[in-house]
Amino acid sequence: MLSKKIRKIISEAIANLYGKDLSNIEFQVERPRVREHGDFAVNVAFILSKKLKQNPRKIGSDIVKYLETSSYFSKVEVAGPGFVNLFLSSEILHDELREILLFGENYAQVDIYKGMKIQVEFVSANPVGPMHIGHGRWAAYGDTLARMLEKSGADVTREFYINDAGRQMDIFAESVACRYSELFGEKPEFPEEGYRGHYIVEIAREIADKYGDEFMKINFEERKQLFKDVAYKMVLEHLKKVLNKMDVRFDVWFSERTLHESGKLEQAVKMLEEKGFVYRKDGAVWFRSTDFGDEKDRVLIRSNGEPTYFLADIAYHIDKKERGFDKVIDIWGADHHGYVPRMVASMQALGYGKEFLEVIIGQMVNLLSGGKPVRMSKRTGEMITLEELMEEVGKDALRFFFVSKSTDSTLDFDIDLAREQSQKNPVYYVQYAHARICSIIRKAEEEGLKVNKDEVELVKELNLAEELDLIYLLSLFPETVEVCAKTRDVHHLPSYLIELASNFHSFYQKVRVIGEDEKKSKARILLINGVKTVMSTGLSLIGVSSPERM
RNA sequence: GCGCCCGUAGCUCAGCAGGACAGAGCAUCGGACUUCUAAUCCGAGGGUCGCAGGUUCGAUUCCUGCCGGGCGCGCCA
Repeated sequence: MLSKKIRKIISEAIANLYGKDLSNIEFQVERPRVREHGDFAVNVAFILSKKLKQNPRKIGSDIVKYLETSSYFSKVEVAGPGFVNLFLSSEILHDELREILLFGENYAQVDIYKGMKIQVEFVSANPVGPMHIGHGRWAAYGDTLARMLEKSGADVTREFYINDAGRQMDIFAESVACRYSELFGEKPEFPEEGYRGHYIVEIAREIADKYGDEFMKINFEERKQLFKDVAYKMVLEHLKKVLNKMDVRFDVWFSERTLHESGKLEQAVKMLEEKGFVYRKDGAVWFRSTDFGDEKDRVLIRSNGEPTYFLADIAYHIDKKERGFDKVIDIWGADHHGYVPRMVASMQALGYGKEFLEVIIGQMVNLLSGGKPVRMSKRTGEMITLEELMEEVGKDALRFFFVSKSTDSTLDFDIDLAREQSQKNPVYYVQYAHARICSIIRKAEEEGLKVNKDEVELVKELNLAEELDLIYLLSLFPETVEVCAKTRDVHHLPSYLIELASNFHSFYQKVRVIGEDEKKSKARILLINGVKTVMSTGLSLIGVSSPERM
């Protein structure tokens, strides 16, 4: 990674100029906002000026003097109040392009999480109905984060927690049983809290199509019980189908029910009790989460003997720990953020390190239609499903859109705008750049212009500013991925890809790849191959395809 | 009332572990296709970075307070 190499060079310079004990001070190697300020800018003079009690400008120029002879840079200058601006030499950029061509899709493979077993749990939608747009955001985000963690060396498990126990499930089964009965002329009373969405009727009809009136032979109560399984499995299959269409695949589908059935809940209580954080009050069993900063203690087992969702969740996380993950990342919607302190408290009570559980809270998605909010309610059933949306705008546009914004911001999704803009979506801009490159390469091959493996040295022919700028931008790819993985702010990658596409389109306009000069042509083919590699690797990280033609 | 998130160009959003004149896409206006895909490019207009203080050589970025918006404060999940 270029910035790391530069960091090393600067540290060496400091060691030589000011002594070894100063060589490990913290400083920034950043990409300047303005092109004229170089490829990289270093703020080390400001940091040193405090320690050395010297003018930063003076320190800067001393460092510049030291670096001037380095073959890494074509120009080094001190600027402004004391920034050291570095301009990369073309040799270094040529080396970088060679590296890209050599490593291909592994160019951005970094090792910051090497050897780490990380679990990412996301979506985890209740299997009582179709997924909505909010789920889509977490599906896209979670899967992309997982891909980036993998690129960073981690061994990642994608997991979906199925809330197949508890009252929601009962209500759901009863709702379906009612609709099913109605299809055969019976009119049981529809439950007060039942799900009224049309999809319930569809599930009932699906069951009727598949099994006929078979379930009418048993009484309503038995029917209800049975549907907890039959209807639930249908929904689950449906969820999997939609997620598959989004290219989101889970390694583990974890059933909450299995925790209840295997006695894991009781075990969890016992474990917390042994640590001394459990007490009884008002007939209920409590966890003293206030010991860990929660605002109030929480119930584990209700006075009626029923466990809370919270207890099941603790048991679930104990199971995660026992499966040997070094880190588990839970992705939750903002409507659950109040739940974080108690969950974190339970992990601390159990003595799991602070690093073990990380909860990422993502803000909500507002669905708009023509600028006006659309309610998303399972109860009334008035909503646009994720599947419908994907059919409208396509998987690529959908995924790109979802991961392009910070998870800290609520996302306004205007369905009409999405329809209207789907052709102008930035994703096509990026994909078009890729398709264009493929087209040039095809054309070159038609004309018999092929670059052999031993001709990689021709990258030396690349000396135009447009060419070198493009390589410079390519060199920023690995650290972009690293930043995304580290900060969990995945949206930096789409921004980067748009910038790369923009630079390429601009390059395309100014510089002809296939031309008179064979060496230059070959060199440029190498260059655009580099762009193609980075672009398709980047797109694949967000689960978007790289079309060869458009 | 308390807690979390947000408030940047007409719209949707980047930038924020402090850094040098604030960016992109869309929209608007004006140019560029007999040449590797015009789903493209080049140019123009457009911003008191919610408001007020503070810390700093330097604040859109950090701190405090206020204003505005979203979400949450169950022996629900």
